[in-house]
Amino acid sequence: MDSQVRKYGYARTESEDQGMGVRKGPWTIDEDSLLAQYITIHGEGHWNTAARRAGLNRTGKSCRLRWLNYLRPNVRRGNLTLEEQLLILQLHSRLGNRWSKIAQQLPGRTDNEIKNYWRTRVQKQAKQLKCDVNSKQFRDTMRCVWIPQLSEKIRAESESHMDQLTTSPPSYCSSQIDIPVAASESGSDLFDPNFIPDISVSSALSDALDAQASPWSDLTDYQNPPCGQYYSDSMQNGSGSCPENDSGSWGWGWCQDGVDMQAMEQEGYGFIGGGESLESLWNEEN
DNA sequence: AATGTATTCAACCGCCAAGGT
DNA sequence: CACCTTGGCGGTTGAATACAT
Repeated sequence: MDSQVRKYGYARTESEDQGMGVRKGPWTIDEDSLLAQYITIHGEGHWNTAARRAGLNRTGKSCRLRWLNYLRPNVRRGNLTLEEQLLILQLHSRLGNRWSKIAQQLPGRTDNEIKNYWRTRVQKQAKQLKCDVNSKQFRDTMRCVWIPQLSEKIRAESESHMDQLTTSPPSYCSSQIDIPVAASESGSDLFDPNFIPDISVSSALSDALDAQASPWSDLTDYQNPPCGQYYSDSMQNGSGSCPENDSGSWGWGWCQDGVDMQAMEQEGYGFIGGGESLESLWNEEN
């Protein structure tokens, strides 16, 4: 009995025991092996056929899901990096719950994983803040505060590493992080130069936010090295300003005219600065 | 140590679109 | 044109695990 079966406490469904229907529930190591062997030889696709010919008493859908989310080579497991989290926030602000599209920009990550992240982490934040995750209030905060602050955190971390490594550039800038080249090479509109965010911020807002204490300032337990290249490239190409620009916080480029941040605060946007709740968004696993 | 509660994430479900007959 | 099969996607569930009391 493998660990997965143990985890869920059962090895087969009632219907299977009765000799009818297909297996459901957790996959066994043997099933994984059968499916992986079959796909290695015959390739992906034709999932119903694969299920039958591999000797799996599973639906094609189940086989496909198991392959894509778990067995497929290059599936990245483990915690999402800060960069990945930032990218998810950015992409979600543009694409909404189109998890597969978002996942395409995060090599090795599955739509299921990203969806789970959003539901367990981001929606939790919204819930704690007592606002709907789809509300304008929450989206404004995401775009005008959280995303810029997270990117600033990444930038600051990058600079910190650069200071420490004076003899050569940090290796993570070119190799340790998977650069989602698909966004730029596939003609994706990920960073559409014509994209105009539906919210914006005034210069007064920028001043007000610049005056805020950074919620990251006392955070030192970063474990995920940053990589400014992708963000720099994509931002220069698109909607935001560059992380290296004069303002030092490219994310503000997403927020131009129109949002009265003081009014936001007065109207219950008291969480715009982030605070402990926001920190927990990306610090629980970092 | 025991119990209750919250969180995580693998897997399933239902719907839809595309393609074939 | 209608029907069927298949693949893909987003939403939801539920067991295991982590954490709090």
